[in-house]
Amino acid sequence: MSNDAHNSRRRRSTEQPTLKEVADAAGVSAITASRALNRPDQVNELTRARVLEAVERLGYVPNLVAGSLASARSRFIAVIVPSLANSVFIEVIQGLQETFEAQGYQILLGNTEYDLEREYQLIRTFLGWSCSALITAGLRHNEACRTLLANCDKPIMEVMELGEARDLNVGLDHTEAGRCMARHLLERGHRQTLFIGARLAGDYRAGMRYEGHREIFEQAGLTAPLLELERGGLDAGAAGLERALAEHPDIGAIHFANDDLATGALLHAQRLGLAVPQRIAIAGFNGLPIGQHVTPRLTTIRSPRHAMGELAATEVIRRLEGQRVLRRQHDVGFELLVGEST
Amino acid sequence: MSNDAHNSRRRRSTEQPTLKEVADAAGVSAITASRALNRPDQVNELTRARVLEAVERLGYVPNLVAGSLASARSRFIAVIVPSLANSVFIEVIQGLQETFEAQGYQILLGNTEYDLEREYQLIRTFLGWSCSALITAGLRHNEACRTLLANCDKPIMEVMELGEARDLNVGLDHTEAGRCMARHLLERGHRQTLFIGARLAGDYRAGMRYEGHREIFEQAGLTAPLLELERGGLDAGAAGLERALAEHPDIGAIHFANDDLATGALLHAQRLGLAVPQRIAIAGFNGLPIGQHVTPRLTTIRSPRHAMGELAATEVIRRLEGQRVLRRQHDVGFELLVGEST
DNA sequence: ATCCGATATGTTAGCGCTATCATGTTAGCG
DNA sequence: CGCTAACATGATAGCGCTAACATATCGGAT
Repeated sequence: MSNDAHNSRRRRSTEQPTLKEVADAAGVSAITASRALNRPDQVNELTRARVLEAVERLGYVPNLVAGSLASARSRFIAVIVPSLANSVFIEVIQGLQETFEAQGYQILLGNTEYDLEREYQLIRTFLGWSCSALITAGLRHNEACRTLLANCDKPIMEVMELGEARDLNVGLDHTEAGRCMARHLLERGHRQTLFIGARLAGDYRAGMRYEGHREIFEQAGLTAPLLELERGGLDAGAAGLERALAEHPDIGAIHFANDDLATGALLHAQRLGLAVPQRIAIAGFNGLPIGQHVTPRLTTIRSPRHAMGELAATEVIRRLEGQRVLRRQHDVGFELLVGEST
Repeated sequence: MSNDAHNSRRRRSTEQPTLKEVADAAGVSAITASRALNRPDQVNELTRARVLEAVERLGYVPNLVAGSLASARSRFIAVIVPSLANSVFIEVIQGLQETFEAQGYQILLGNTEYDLEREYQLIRTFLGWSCSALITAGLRHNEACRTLLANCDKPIMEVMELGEARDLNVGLDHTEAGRCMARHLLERGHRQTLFIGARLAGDYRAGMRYEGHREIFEQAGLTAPLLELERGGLDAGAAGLERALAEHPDIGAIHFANDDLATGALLHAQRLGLAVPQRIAIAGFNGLPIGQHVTPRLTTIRSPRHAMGELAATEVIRRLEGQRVLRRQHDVGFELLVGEST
């Protein structure tokens, strides 16, 4: 009852073969098998072949959890976005994913739903997975989160907007984008304009664009009223147009916070028989394909979202591989697309 | 030189406090601290409070890698999709994510880019992370992948389409959806129709819809030609319309494989001054919002993508928590949305 | 007084892998 | 022919946590 007690403690988790078993099958030690798989150039070619053969034969799947614990490194990259419903973030994620996956990193995706407390919890969890780097959409975090990030020695990349980043930063200047569109509207002779956004507390970057917009109009001695909607999307854009016409009957142009709203409004204007841009001009932001397929084409601002993800990933990888990053901060810029809707 | 040799082996990975340190600070053993965090009801309330206080004070972040290794369980759910560019998968992922995140599971997202070999590699990697369950979009896998899945005792959920699943299955019948739209077109009096899809080798579900479409038309003694495009998207839809008119001048209706193509074609028809549906009828698939905002509204088939994700996640969670799944297979169905485009 | 089960906590031994140091073994050189 | 550097492999000791078993305490039933 006592001399095989140590045996009763056994708790092999699965029936999966372990590295030790592969090593035995190949007639080498565990560490050699490990090297054959992870540092092929440190092992004799024939030995490696024997190990790989054993791996194949036994159907060995490396236990990455154990490997990460032993090496205190995982190839996880934490990516935290405020929403998946917005195609803008999806495109950035795509750019990140392609680049990271090609280098053998795995993305851990977190969705805060615009909740900063949730962001804190996600970051804690991801740090618990000893991720190699952290990428967050945006520069705004709560107190707890900032503390966590400050005490963290991993690369931290903040994307989407430009500003005082903790570490690395790839984005664009949203205030300037707002100014850019406002100047365009002024040039086109629009004096009575309205900015329409949705849930600006969460989508504070849209709020920044509004600030830019307002700045330009106020400099021109004009007012820049704001209409905030409860929801986003095409329906909301249509509803926003109706509210705008009802509440601001003299308005000549609407600067929407994004192309979804703008496209919804534009298509609704067609249904209502309102001439765009003669009766009402419409502008958006993002440069989504749909905006360039409607008639009249939507005037909007295109941001290089996919490229933003790629660039962010590339810089993080440079840092992780010990190379110098090219720049701590990258302004990816934006492009005014002038359609016929203004 | 020899009696502190054991000390030189030290290799604390980070400066992060460990559970042991938290336990010491709280005056309990490591296991009690572990229980205080993971099984609160097994620990005296006062003890737990002391542990939590120590956690807070030291800024302890649990090492989930170590926890997973020790318990041979991670709260990872592997989710494998063929593309992120397609909003359809995004919506399913959203449904999955909301449901899993609420239960404390973390999604590991893999993107195969329609490459089955890549799918195999991803599944291997995810198994290496001892994920709790595997969710794949689709029922088609390569040989190696099927072997891996067959030898895997974790819940496996195959989503999107209905068929002979290995384990769990939530989806809809794409062939039937193709038939449904074909019947609708016939009812509307369209005899000369064309099916247009993009990259059908990858998007084989669109191929299944075409099969359903063809079946109905051939039963009616009509032909059902197919036009395959190199790319998807709005542009491709517009180009597809032009090709259809050039190559099949007598065609009266086009059944597009999805709403992106269909909407691109519909908006292009407007630009060309072609009356929809009088000159050419247009139908799609997916039921995207944009299709319901154009004039005429697009006739399409709506699939409950978000609900599909939720349901799949719910069933997997039931399985993981030892409850009986409600059904091994769920047909989430679809809904014909009749717009004015047909 | 004794035994029992419920509750609370502790001791020990891993989970499967890799960092670190140690040990051969061979080639290259004066 | 010995010495060194480069290469190849191995033994050992963890990484930080939790499963499994062990122990202690206590109120209540016997």
